[in-house]
Amino acid sequence: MTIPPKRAPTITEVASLAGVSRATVSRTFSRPELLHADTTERVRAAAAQLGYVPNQVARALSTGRAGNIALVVPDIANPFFPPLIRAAQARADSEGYAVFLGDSDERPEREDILLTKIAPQVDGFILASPRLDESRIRAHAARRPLVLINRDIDGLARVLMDVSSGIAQAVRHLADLGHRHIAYVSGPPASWANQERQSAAIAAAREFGMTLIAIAASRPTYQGGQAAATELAQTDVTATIAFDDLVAQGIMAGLAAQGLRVPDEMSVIGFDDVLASTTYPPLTTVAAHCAEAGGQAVDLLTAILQGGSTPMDRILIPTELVVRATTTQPRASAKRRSQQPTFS
Amino acid sequence: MTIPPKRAPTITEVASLAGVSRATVSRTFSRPELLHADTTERVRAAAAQLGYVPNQVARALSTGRAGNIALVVPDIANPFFPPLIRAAQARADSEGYAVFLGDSDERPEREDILLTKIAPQVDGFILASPRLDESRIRAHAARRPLVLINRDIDGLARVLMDVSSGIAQAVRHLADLGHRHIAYVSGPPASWANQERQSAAIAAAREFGMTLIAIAASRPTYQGGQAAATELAQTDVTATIAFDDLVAQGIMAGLAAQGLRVPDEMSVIGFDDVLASTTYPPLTTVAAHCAEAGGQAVDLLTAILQGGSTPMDRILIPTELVVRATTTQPRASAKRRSQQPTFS
DNA sequence: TTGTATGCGTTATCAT
DNA sequence: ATGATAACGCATACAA
Repeated sequence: MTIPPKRAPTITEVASLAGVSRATVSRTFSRPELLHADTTERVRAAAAQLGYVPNQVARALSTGRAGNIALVVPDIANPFFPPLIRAAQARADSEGYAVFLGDSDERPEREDILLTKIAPQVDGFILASPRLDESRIRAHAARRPLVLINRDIDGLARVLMDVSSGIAQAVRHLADLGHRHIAYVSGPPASWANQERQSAAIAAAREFGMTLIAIAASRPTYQGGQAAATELAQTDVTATIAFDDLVAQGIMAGLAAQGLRVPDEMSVIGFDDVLASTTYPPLTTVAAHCAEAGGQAVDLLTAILQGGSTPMDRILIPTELVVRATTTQPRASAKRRSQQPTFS
Repeated sequence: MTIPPKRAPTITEVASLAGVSRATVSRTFSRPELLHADTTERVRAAAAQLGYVPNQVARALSTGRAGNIALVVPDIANPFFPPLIRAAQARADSEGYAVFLGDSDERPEREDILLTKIAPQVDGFILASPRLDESRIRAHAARRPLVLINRDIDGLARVLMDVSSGIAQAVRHLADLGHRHIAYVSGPPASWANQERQSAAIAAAREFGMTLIAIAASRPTYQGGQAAATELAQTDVTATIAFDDLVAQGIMAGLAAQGLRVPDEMSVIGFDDVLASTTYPPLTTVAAHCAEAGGQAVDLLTAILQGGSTPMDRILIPTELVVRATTTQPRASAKRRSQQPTFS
């Protein structure tokens, strides 16, 4: 039952079958414009007959270009990343690159090892939300072209979510609805994304003369959101902006478990827009266009790889509010009291 | 601002620095047991000083072993796959393999192209829920060791979910609660998984003397489930088994939109257990252990790669019911009528 | 235990 | 427009 893996035909066999030199076969697949049309056709026929496909490994060794790129994410299971990966993958494919995927499991040292291990096999890296410290990232960037997603390191190519625009829209939306006291349920303190979102929320709340309290989700997960909901229920806020959609979903569940209805008794806004409308009620959220971030990162990387230099080393992707069904006017009577530290 | 990518040090430079031959350096990293301890230590020191890392590409060309495996999935964004990918990735990593990820976008021909393109760069393939036709899969299997997940092709190594056990438990659970009329909301007709689940549900329903109707979700998505819910509401079934969790979630939303409460007016059971308890109420579902499938597939593949033959070419992963909060006894009065074709 | 020499499949340089 | 040949970086028979 064991199938003997057949050896792939080589350039030499194609050459002899087509009656040409190996160089000609090589050129047929890499620079056909240098060859007579008849010749390439004959070679292609021979190749097809043998089932020949250029060996990417040998090609890589010879040219120094691997034709691969590496994409490293902290956690594939986080719904933020699959659309990003998907878009990156599709984009890379159409540019002729295959992609190595690495999951660092949120561990900086795994990230480091992964990168050094696959470095020779790829032409460049894309690091999405890297947990690695700046000096190590710079070290890797010195060896291979590298593009960051959601991490802002000066001098390195990066694709960033412009959170402030979306957060400002979200806060304005709440202000327009009549909310005066709102909460931000935060994510990982060390996360660039969280810092950006929180300070943007604080700034926007101040601008609209609202009161904003910060509540920490123990972890940026559904469970974390659930836990935060009990804390939330003891305040007098009428609306909540969550670190991301997952946390928002957890908050909604936690609120429901306490008999608080969304949006009537609490408006909830998420971030990322990765759950689409798979929540009930459909979640009002800030769309982060993570798929586009993945695509842009690949574009940027391939531009660097081909051009040799960075055409633009800081791409900002706008975010914007998507209003669905988890936000509405606050109830006339706020029946809960506040004890939390207050910003603004 | 453009950083000149530094060239990686080669085996030759390490050799001269350590005062040994290139072969000795090579052995230091591949077969150190052949060398004197002092020697390897000296070589390692030199390597560390230069920042030398064996070039995997050159190694692959020389040995024929790439140290990579390919994992191809139809859609990364489908929540069934991320845990599987994650586990496969982790397992592969600990076995010393890096992983190429391919997303076929549900298109058979993309799958085919992906496979032929990266074939020379990998030692073996894992195809998760492939959409490709059997003859093409066999063709690829003839070139490289290949492991299937959720596809049952005779003679090929495969990891399968044993759906019948889980479905039987689900149906029995419903029977125990007192349900007599249930529905199966199906997934893609061409999917092996769907066929398995549907026929298992029909068989189990017959065994317990229940009436089962089949309703087709237009697509195996949240939206598909929502649409199916309206159809569902017009029947007299008191419980539904969905093709997967996503469809179940959609059904719940669709039911809610029509004022039908889950589980009081309709029990719902999902499949896969990938949404954990991120639904509200938490979803009763059949756990498919997709992470384990990913890990087992890698184990199987590496076993084949190292042993040369297949130790076991058909691994069955049991599934089992996880009871959460979307199932309960049917309401005493069934107020809706049925018009659907009936099995059993 | 270590060194020497050759090959892996392809591309690139230099001829023709 | 095409052919001959030397790299690319490493592993491995074979020799010592």
